[in-house]
Amino acid sequence: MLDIKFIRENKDLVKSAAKKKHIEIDIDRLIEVDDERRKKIAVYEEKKAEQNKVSDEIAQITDSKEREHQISKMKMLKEALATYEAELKDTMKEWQHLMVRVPNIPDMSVPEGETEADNKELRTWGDKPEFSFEPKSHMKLMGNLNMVDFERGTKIAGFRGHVLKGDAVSLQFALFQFVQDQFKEKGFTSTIIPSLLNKEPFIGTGFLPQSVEDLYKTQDDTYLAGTGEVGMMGYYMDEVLDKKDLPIKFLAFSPCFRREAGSHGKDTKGLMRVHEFYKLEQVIICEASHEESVKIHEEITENSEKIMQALKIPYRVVVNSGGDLGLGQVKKYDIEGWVPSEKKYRETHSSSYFHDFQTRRLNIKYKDEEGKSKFAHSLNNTAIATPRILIALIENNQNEDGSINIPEVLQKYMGKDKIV
RNA sequence: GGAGGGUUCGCAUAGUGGUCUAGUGCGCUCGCUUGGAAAGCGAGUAUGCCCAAAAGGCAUCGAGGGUUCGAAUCCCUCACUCUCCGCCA
Repeated sequence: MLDIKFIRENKDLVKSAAKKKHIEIDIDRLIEVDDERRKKIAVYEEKKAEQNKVSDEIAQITDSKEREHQISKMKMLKEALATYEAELKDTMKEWQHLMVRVPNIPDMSVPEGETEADNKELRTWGDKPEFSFEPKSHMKLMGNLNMVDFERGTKIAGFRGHVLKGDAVSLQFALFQFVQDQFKEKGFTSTIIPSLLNKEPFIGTGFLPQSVEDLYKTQDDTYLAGTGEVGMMGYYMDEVLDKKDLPIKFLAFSPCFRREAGSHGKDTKGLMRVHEFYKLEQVIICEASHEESVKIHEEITENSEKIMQALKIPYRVVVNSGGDLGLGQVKKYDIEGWVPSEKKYRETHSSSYFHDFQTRRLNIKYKDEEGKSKFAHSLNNTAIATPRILIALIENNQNEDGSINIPEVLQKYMGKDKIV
């Protein structure tokens, strides 16, 4: 959420931000509603002040006739007050409806564009492997090595269902163990964060109301999170933090659930796009400074690049175009791992910063040196997400005989150097 | 699942319809005092919003609704929490 004062003072900037993000929002209407809201607050509070004043006076009156007279007068005021209150409520409702839909301002450096096709490549790392044979897909490789069962997966879980087996399970646990160990040294606090959560953290992080179609909802009015970011950011909801504790760095493990409502025809085969997966997510809360956000954004992106490098997966980093940004994101980098069978880079990590967009909604503040409270800044990036990472990992490390070389850094966790 | 308690200013507690402008203790800040400190004494000690600002006002006693001229206080719903019972791992 943006500050309404900021929106009023920077109307054109907010409008162009919405345009750049390809988001429909009527800012002029919002300002109209805000004018109404302010007027109604003023009227309501004035009447309320009168009521408070006279009520105090009534308590002092000893003459019963005079008392009755004042009370009957106050009954009239009370009725009028109820009307003002109802009107204010209506205006507030529309005001809030609009406010939660106003997008954050994307950074100047975010390229124009409508979709991910307009993302701009920033850098690449690693040499794409040159195979002396036709490289197989992860589905074929894993199927042959009895690492996955899609048929029975769909039998029990439906579309996009899968069952990881044997060495795929070991590989997944090895990855989580390895990545967790990497982050311990960087001052991150590891958590296992719930995915089954109340509405508030979803609204706070910007997933509601926008992405309601992508969320699974329960009969208890809770939702399943598609990322650990939701619970991890909710962790400090309605709290005032100490500036000296910033930045706070979390490495949050969680199962992730996504309906993929908007991508029905996409990636229907294999492990690319599944409804249920696991992820270690970097979540950062830092002081309210653009420079600090930018610095940490680069840092958490580099953290994940180091993981890709250690896993020997060729990748590129792209900066996402305006249309590919979420409501609250100021700027986003995707890391995309090379997938030999598709001869394409595919997203494995997503790194973004939000300024105070999320913390304002979540009411996460800290006190600065002067004792003034400020909304903190927030950022997040994938550390590792499986099973998707297995695609690039397995395909890039395949041999002609269908065996898979295990990257050196994972060997101690796997207890072997090759899956055969 | 059943029964019964609880949720008040950073912490602990008081408050059962209007002198609550939420008292008291502890903690914290500042001052007086002191060679210095402690004790003592005195003052202060939330957040958000409206208003260009100041002055002022409004809201907040777990959340939301209701009764009333007036609610921390009465009523309803909900959340969380504690104790006991039951069930289960």
